[in-house]
Amino acid sequence: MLQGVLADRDAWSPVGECPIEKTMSAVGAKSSMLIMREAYYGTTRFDDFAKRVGITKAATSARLSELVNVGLLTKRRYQEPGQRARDEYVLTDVGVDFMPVVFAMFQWGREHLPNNRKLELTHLDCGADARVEVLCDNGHRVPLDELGMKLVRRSRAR
Amino acid sequence: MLQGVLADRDAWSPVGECPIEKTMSAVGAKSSMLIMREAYYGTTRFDDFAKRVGITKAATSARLSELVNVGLLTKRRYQEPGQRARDEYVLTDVGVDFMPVVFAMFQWGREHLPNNRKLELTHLDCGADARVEVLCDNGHRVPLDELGMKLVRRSRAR
DNA sequence: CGGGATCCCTAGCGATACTG
DNA sequence: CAGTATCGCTAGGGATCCCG
Repeated sequence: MLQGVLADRDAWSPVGECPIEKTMSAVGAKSSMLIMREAYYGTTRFDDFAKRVGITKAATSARLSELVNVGLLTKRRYQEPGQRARDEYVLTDVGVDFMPVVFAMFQWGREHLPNNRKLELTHLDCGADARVEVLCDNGHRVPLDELGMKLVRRSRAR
Repeated sequence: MLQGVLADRDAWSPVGECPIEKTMSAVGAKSSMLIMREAYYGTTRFDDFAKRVGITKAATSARLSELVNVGLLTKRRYQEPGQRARDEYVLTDVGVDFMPVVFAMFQWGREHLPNNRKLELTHLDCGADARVEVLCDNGHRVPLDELGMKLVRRSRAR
């Protein structure tokens, strides 16, 4: 299983070229993941992040700055009538693209770690339960033992 | 987007009941993710993990023990003819279930972080490119802005 | 409300040396 | 080859206080 790509793996391991390693270095802090969870729930304000994630404001500040730098969130100035201007942190497209990471963790943890409360992902349009899977261009659900990797030559735009 | 579940969120945040937080606590170290990457490539031996992940043997030992405790890997004794018995670390079903986490990170990092080399996931059976997505029980690909959560009463077996 | 500054503790990790 | 033991560094993060 997956043995066929062993030769290619040496092309980027262990010298820091691996996207997984870079992702973990950039946003791999536990509180970063939890801040992103809150962002998906609609949280945008500094103190709300701090309270709901359960970390100090110092940590919140540090993590939010990192997430803005990496591009998952963006800082936006807003002004409520009669109030002074404040900052809020809103999801970017890059941040939305990060959802599979957070929800795959959510799904695995819910399934395989001891917990009492249960939450399910749902497709809001049709109401059915949903989960993270690997899908190929021909529309097949890819069992994880049929998954391979290949090197391609150059960067491709989205 | 996703605002409808705000009330439910307070049911498990921030008191450590969140599956994402538990997952990060259990296997959230960067080298744990890289060890899992190697496991998916077929690596099973101690020194191979250490070399290919690029960490010391002390760190390798600590991470492997954690991964075995959590159940992602299992320790197996083997014996090559003419050699003495050795240990190897092999993927469990729980470990295979963790693949979406690692590959979602792989996918996001490859897409959104600066890098030169490119790798693609492929469906080995049909050869088509593959990616991590959210899928509902009715077979719809769920756009991430149509994703919701709901609380369910009790644990369900797989 | 939205932070920044300071102090301190802990976990992840590298380096090195030693064991069977 | 497959580890264990020790040391020291650094980043994540809590606690507390202060500021506009």
